[in-house]
Amino acid sequence: MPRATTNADVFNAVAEARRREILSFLVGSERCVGDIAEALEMGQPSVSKHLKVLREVGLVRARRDGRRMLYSVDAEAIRPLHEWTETFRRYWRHQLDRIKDRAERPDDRERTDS
Amino acid sequence: MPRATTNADVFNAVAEARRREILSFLVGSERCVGDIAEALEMGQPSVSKHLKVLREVGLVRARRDGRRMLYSVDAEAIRPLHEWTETFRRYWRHQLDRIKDRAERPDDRERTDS
DNA sequence: TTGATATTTTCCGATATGGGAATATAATTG
DNA sequence: CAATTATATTCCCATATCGGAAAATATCAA
Repeated sequence: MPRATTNADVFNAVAEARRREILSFLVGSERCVGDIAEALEMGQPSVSKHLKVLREVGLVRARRDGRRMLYSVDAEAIRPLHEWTETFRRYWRHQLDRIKDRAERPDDRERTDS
Repeated sequence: MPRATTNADVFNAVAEARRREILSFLVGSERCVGDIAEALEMGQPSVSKHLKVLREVGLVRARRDGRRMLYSVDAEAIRPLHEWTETFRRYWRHQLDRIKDRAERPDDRERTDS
């Protein structure tokens, strides 16, 4: 048996750096395939295929607008991932202490940019 | 080229369901390879290889104890993942505000399932 | 050293994957 | 309908990956 799960779940969908780029580019707005391809410098078929994967796991939504398809993030689908990481949070939390309190405030949140 | 980055980063390491199982099993305690293999019903070489991947991205630490190797989670390494999901957090919070609108209809979201 | 136990590594086969090129489909316009 | 634009899908190839079996290490004990 090869790769056990394939990318049929959010974890796998997000494992691909290109797909994370697409999600980041998409967040908060609706974009068509061509704009994504241009902005991220990917081939159009490649973008289409990535979007398909993202759509299959519910990370993006698609809506037709004339000849174009407009894609947007369905952030709700990221929650399972977030919650999975939360499981481990208390184990790193002692190193953060106060930061956690500020973390709830959007303006002075720490930046990691990784 | 297949998966662009290979599993040289946390996202890829965690994309594998087996590795997530290992991390969950490991959280908060130290376990040797054999115990992991037995508890999760995996082949022992398979576990070793997964642990290697996890170790290479810093998700686990290894310590020798006699003939055994004891593995433990380094939760700190999960933070990048956590923080990445945080980027999207306000968008699902935003959606939560509206969830009551859809509350009556369990599923009116488009499904593509192709 | 020899033997037993624990783990890692190597080799292998089956399969999944991403990207590009080409092709197909869809929607709009004339 | 034909032409154009925007996306999706198919085909092909190179490569990564998982798992199992077998072999290689490592550690301890007698």
